[in-house]
Amino acid sequence: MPTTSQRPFTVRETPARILDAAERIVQARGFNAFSYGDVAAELSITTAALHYHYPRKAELGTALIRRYATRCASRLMALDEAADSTKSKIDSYVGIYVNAITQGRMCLCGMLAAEYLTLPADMQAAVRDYFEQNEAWLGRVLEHGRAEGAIEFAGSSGDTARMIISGLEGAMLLSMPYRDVERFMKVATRLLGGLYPPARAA
Amino acid sequence: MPTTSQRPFTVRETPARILDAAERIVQARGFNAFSYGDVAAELSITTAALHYHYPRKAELGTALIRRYATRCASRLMALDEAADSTKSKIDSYVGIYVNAITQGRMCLCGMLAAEYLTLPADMQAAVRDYFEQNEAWLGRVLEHGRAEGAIEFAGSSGDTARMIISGLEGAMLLSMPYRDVERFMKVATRLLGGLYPPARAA
DNA sequence: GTCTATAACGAGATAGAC
DNA sequence: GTCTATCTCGTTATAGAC
Repeated sequence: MPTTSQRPFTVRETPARILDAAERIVQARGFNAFSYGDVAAELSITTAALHYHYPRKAELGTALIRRYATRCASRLMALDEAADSTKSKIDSYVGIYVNAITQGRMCLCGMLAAEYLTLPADMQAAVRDYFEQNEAWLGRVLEHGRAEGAIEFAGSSGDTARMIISGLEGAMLLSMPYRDVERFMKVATRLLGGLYPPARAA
Repeated sequence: MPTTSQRPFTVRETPARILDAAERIVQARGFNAFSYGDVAAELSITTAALHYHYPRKAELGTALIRRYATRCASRLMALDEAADSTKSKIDSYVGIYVNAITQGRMCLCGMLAAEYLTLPADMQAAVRDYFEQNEAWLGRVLEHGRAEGAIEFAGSSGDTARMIISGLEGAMLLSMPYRDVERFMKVATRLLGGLYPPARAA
């Protein structure tokens, strides 16, 4: 490339850095308790600069959810392509939640679900998309696992996926007051325990 | 009583009316998205009058949780004294959640759990107390039900209670974007389904 | 693309009259 | 116990210089 200025690859990085900071803050404190000022302070930038990249808070919020959902979808696709066992896929899925809790955060969309009624319409739609995407993925994993005989459950895979996601999100919600990963793991293990039959007909 | 003014029994009602309005708003929108102005508008009163009863927002918040927890404890005690079956106690417990969802609200403390890191210390402590009280009650019901043979589950009753409460709170959380009671009921039924063995050894 | 400066508003909170 | 009036601060957002 020709003689451009220094840091040629970092020029367009600011939006990502903004979303990184915002994501952490919103997952820990919520969208309503989050301000441009928080992000500005963390990035040592002014709020005016933030408005250049995301003119309105609602736009920042929507971008936040979309990026989060896209990244999550990539991870889930990667799990699919690793072609691992059903159990290891489910364990990895739980691992995503554990990772957030370890850092004192909730799932971004779990947090936003609580604030749902206060969110602008675009953000609401993005939150719903996220959950539908998750339910669809987990539903497929469960369906496939049952067909294989690796797991068992009654009723539809979609309803079961919804139950598991509800349970994981709830365990995450209740882990906030305690910041206790063990607590979360215990609940998650019990929640998923029913999928693995206890060695039939010895 | 002597010749006092009219409405002798409504004089001390304002604090309760304030808490009623605040409770509804916080359950639907969260503590951070809630303001004195919201309550004032709903009661056709000024915010200055609110400050007379609850000088600081943190005090209003703490009173809110304490009253909520006390009322909840009364209901649970009433369930105990009704001396019903284990199943009917658990069903009634779920009914408390259903009632909130029907009105487009979450459990007050479920909502506050999401906002936990932004709450003043007194409110945080009150939220933890609420969950501990709930876990203790449900744990006792489960323990007793297992001893009776009415239900079955593996591991400790405390851990099982925690798993069920997590699941119900999570189902409630995810019901916010959908305002769908059926959705919640389906998840709750599945969550509790494991307690009731499918007619052993025909 | 980031800055300074500032507008415009809402929120929590207080003083003092009634 | 409630009101009017006011203060102070934080937050979102914009204008215009660099």
